[in-house]
Amino acid sequence: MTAYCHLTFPLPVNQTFLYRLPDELKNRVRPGTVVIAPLGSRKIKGYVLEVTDSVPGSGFQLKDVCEVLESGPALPPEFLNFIQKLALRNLSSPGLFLEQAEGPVRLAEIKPQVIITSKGKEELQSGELKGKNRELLDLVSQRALSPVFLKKKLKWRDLNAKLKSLEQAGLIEIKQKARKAKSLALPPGQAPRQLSLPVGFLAEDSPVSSIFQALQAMKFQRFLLAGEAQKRQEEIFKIISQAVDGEGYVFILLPEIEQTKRWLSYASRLGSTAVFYHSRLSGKKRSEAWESIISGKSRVVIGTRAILFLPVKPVRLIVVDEVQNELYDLAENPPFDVREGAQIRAKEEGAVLLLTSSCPPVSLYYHSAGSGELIDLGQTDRCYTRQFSRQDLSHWLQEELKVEAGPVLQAGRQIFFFINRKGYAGYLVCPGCGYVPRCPACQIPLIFDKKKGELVCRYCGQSMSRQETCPGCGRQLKAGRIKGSQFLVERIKKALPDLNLALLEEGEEKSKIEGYLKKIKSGKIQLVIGTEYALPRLSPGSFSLVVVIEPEIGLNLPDFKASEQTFIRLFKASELLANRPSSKLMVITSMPDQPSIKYGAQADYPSFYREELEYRQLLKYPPFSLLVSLTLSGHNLRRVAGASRQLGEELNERFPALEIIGPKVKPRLWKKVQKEVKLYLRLAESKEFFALSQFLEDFSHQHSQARLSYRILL
DNA sequence: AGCACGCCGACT
DNA sequence: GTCGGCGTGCTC
Repeated sequence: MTAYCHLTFPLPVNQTFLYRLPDELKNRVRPGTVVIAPLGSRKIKGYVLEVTDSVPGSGFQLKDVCEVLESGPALPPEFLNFIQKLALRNLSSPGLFLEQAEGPVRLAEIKPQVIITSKGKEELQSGELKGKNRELLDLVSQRALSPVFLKKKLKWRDLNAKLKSLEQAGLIEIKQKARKAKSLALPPGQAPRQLSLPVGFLAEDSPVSSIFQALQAMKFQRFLLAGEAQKRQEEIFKIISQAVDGEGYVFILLPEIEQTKRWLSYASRLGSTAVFYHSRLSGKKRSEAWESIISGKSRVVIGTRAILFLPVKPVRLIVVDEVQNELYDLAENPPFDVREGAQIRAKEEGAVLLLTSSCPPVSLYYHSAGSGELIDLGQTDRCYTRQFSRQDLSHWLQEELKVEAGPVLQAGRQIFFFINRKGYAGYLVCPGCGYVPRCPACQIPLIFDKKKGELVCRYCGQSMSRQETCPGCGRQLKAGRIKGSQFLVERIKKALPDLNLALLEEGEEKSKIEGYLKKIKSGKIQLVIGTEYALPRLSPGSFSLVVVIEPEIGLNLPDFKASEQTFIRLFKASELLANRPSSKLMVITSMPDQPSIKYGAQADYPSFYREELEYRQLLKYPPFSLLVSLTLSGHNLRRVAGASRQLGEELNERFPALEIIGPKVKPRLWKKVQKEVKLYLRLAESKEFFALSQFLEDFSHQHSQARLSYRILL
């Protein structure tokens, strides 16, 4: 009987393709097997999703699978289901996700090579060839080269056409040269399952006892564990001891590799049962970790999103740590939200999903409290001193800096300056009412370019001529300088010349940062200036003075979560303070009464939550409505815009109750070539959502020219 | 994504 | 007339 298989490719094409399986390959192919198959005019890597012996009647001329690249054990069905659900949810191809599940096994590749023929050599020597053809033949005359290399070297857009015509003329040959790579043999069959964990005494009234019960029930259940990092880790450790009894896996997901450092001591308590896994592990270490996990020797895996794609089973517990961190929201290749991915996987595996945070997203906290999924460990009392200053920053640096910093430095303690903006930038402001010109599209304050005399939006890149007067009160607008990190460095150096200071922000060299961090730890650097980038890199509780500079600038973003983000930043900055009365949190702000700033400085989550919830209810933001953001992207702006117009129209027609905000074009987001159109939808009822997601799926199938993705905003 | 095919302007 | 640039749509 002839066998067939459905393949998915690691391409942005969300459909499967049916192939015939030659008899000699039949026995080597299972769901998850990596194969080479002809697609159009090329031969590329694909993944088997399903093997069948019957074909639905179709008009296709079926092609044969060429080659089997790797056929280890079949992927667990739970894992394949997870991949397919994740792909479906993100309107993208399962192949793109399966590519991430490959692990460190280096697969054979088919590499095309361009080879000169004897006829080609003759013509080259006779000097008959000119221009581009000659240039190309010259390059290939020495040794065979790949088209990819030629494309980089020559930068011709029409390289493929050229190659084709030269091949037809018989001057070159394009050979598909298969290069077999060493395959990493996986230990087959049963692996050692011994495990000795220091299982602690589990009190009945433990705050996490409901999680123990859920683990025992072996079915999907979600929890939110709120509380300070250290307390949380202790509870998680107890839960892990419980979860890893027989043969289950535990995944601990962190938002970024940087955060793995904070888990080192916990991991060492688990011995070889625990292992770190993330993309920065290089060759050998990665293979070792992979092998240890697949064989079952290590079953507590700590690291980043890469963990979600480990094809192991059964997974008993998935912890998403610091769930509020927006780094979990991945924008590219393929875009998906790690938190959502973790939930999909946990559901497929019948695992417990444990979201943890010291300052959870307000909507998440609300929903969790309502459904009994919340475990709040409470807050530790903060006894450091807080102080707000409404003074102008320059003025403060001139007058107050020495007064505040002097005693701290003298005591041999350290200072941290937290600033939200890099470098220098100018802006315009009305001295009367505080009006600031904003971008009409993005609603954020415009940056004033003094040299050009223009106002520029740093978000969308649009520029416009400067306004002279305030539209509100008619006063002359004044040019100010946004005091970014550079400004701060200069002023502080001027005021305190004998100080060792470090600037920690994105874009600095890795080695330089590492050097700084060492010196900060040893106390050689007394003052640190940092942006958000610095927060996860500094040790909590290590500073005696933290100065937060103008946290309110984040509130200008056109985002209903701006206030929550501002609160989180302040909260995180305050965690760097040693918690004692002699420590001080100084906030330089014009809005000390803004809830996110007031409560952020006190690290008071309950109060912030209460006020923020009230505000959200008033404006019908989540959790009191369902907000969905839609993004259409592609290289061709006309196509993207066309698709968005059609999307808007169809949404209007199909969902009359839906509130559509936008569309908004982002002309040139940083250096991206991709053009993007965004719109937001507000649903009053969450039950409408199912129909909406169904509709979006259909729409994306019909419009392959513009890629569609959507996020549910919590 | 990457490739072919097909339609237009500018060159020997 | 053809070459080669770009827009469009398909790949089992």
